[in-house]
Amino acid sequence: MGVSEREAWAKREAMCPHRLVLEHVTSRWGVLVLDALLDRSYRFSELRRQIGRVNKVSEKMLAQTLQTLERDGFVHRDAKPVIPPRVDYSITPLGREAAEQVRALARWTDVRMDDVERARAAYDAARESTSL
Amino acid sequence: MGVSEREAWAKREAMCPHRLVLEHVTSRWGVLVLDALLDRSYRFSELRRQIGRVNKVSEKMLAQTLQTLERDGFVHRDAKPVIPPRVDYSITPLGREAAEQVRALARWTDVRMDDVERARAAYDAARESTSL
DNA sequence: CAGCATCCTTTGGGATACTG
DNA sequence: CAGTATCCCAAAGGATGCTG
Repeated sequence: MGVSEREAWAKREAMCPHRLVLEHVTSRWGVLVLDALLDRSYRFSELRRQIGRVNKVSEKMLAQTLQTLERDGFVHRDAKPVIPPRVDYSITPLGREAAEQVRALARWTDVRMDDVERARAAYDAARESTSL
Repeated sequence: MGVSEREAWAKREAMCPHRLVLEHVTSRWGVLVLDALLDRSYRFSELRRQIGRVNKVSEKMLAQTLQTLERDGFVHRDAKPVIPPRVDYSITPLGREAAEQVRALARWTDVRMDDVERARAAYDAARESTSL
């Protein structure tokens, strides 16, 4: 992660702590990790491939996301002392509560997508006519 | 907003459209705007002060957030043709559905904050002992 | 008052190379 | 395999100045 990164990140913890947790679970990769782990546990690379089927995630961001979620107590990390290394990630009971709400919100946006698209079309059309 | 900004933003619309909507409603300022408008409508500066009681938001970011949410059909903008200008922002029925879920998630993180703090303490303690 | 445009700093995040 | 460290670019976001 790097020392300067860790410092900057510690600084942000000062403000409104629960806002930060919200940002963790709704972050770009946090959403996808929680959603995947809601169904079953994954190994690191396996999880990366699973998520990558929709959105490519760099190894760095996946590691960072998993660490954040683990520290918050949403994800459990089980590193087996074998060669080659094997690490399994699973969701905790606390993480499950968060993941279910996030998934519900994600599903809602999917269901309401038509309404959103219509609203956008109306908005864009209105702007088009005034700017021309 | 600027032309280059608008282009970059249009580019991101290509991928997984509902993921983008999710990012809009869970964005740093989107959450706060929706939460505030859930209770009542606000004028621009009034909304800025209300949000600023917790987190300072720049005028630029507030305007940008409101535009995004308006375009998605979550927020209604009512600009009255008077001098000095007066613009009222309110939530739409669609926006209310989103806002309620976001607020529920925000409340959950608040309620579960103790568990998170404990998990963090345990995580940090474990790292402390191995690194020393 | 309610913005928009511009400049500038900070952060997010990808590519690459390296290690146990 | 499962990471860590480093470098670097792109995007987010704040400060300031200007306008109807």
